[in-house]
Amino acid sequence: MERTLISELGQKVGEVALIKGWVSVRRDQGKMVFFDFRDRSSSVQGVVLPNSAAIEIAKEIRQEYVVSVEGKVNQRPEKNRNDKVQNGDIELEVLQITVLAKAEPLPFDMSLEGYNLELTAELDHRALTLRHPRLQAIFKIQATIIDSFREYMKSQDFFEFQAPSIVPAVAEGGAEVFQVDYFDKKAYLSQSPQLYKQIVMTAFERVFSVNKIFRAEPSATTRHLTEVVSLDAEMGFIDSWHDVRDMSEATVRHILNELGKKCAKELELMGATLPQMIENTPTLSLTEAFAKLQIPADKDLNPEQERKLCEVIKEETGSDFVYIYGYPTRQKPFYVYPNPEEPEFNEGMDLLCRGVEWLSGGRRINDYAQLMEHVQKWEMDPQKIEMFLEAFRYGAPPEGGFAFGSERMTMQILGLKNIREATMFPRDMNRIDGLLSQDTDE
RNA sequence: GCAGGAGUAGCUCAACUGGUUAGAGCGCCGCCCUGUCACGGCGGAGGUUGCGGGUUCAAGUCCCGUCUCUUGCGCCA
Repeated sequence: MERTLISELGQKVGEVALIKGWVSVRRDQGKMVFFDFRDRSSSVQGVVLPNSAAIEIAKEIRQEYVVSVEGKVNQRPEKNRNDKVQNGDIELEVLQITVLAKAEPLPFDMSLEGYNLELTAELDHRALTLRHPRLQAIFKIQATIIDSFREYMKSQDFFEFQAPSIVPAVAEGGAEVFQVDYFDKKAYLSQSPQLYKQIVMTAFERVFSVNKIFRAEPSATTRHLTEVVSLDAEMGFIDSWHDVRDMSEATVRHILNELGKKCAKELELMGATLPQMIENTPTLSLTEAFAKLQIPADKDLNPEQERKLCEVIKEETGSDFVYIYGYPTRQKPFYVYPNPEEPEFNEGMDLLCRGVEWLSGGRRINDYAQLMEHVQKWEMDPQKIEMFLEAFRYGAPPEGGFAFGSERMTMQILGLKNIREATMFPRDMNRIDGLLSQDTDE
């Protein structure tokens, strides 16, 4: 008999069907036994009646056993229906069960309501916790964010390319990088596809990439990881940084719309509401932001000020988002375009959502002479970025781009307290799958 | 890097100012249950209270050291 997905059982009432999946729970009533079976599509209750041939084996089966079940799909009697569970109107009357794999007793409570693990325990048991509906909802949402980003970029005629992870030298200042042994030489893990996406832009005009980036920041916070998925875009022939802002805004809007359409169940399970994006997202210069907070201007907002600003904006406009632009030029990387009117401020921008930075981007310098001027001022070695410089030496249009972290978006949308919850296999200072401090080797 | 908080059963947590044999829920094992809803009832096993020292008649509790986790700041996205 061919396997039927559990989500299809509703169409087979009265028929005998074969399902394959896991045992989420067994409810042993003595003479009869109830199960909740689940597969990738859904879950359903199975009932083993006293006279069933499967009753003996049913008693042996435990949580997370992998089984193949042959049974008759029945409409549940009115009094036994349950609107609160999936397929609560039907059940599978079990005729035969085959155990495909046994499972040891679980090291913690996997029940829907009972599941309550410390983050560190949740990560220690990632291989198992991934089976919980809550965790599956988180990663379904993350997958949808990444899909929607790709979708929107393609719809706007952006070309997808693969940025390299192994890079020759530290391109930008700022973030710390991981060094790797590269045969008898040294190489580094890429902290950003920035220079590569600008190079590819000069050939393909509009480009994007979805790739891993690596940061060696010694930051032990709730929003830092050493390995993250960066969603990057770069576009040529802009008139001003506003074009970049508008493109990034439309991208975020598309992602939010898709989440609303495709992940309604998951959002509900997580008790999450999508952030509100109004018609025109409020956009403030850094100077205006400090004025709004009624505090003296500084080189950047600290996390508390970012939260405060978002609260104020939310109250005034209803928007959960706010763009900040016009950072001190020397605070940002060499390629960021300085405002021609006031060169001490640049046309870099950040998008904040509910107090956390979602995205950064802005206009870049495309004029070769100006770029070289900045290379000197920033005391960079032109040799180390020769490939990048070559692209701009031979004609590059006015351009800009943006990037955001998929984990931070996931975390923010779901209101998760720690970015590790929004990462399937998080890497941080202390953990690569297991806690590094617990390694006894070396 | 700096500053707080915490470490007790497989998991989540109790244990008032130091005071019998360190408890509970879930899980596990055994028995019971013909309509349960990630059930229910009865019984049972399970602990070197992170580790090392100290104070005391007495330490999970107080002190010192150490390790680890965690939160905030800095750095950063």
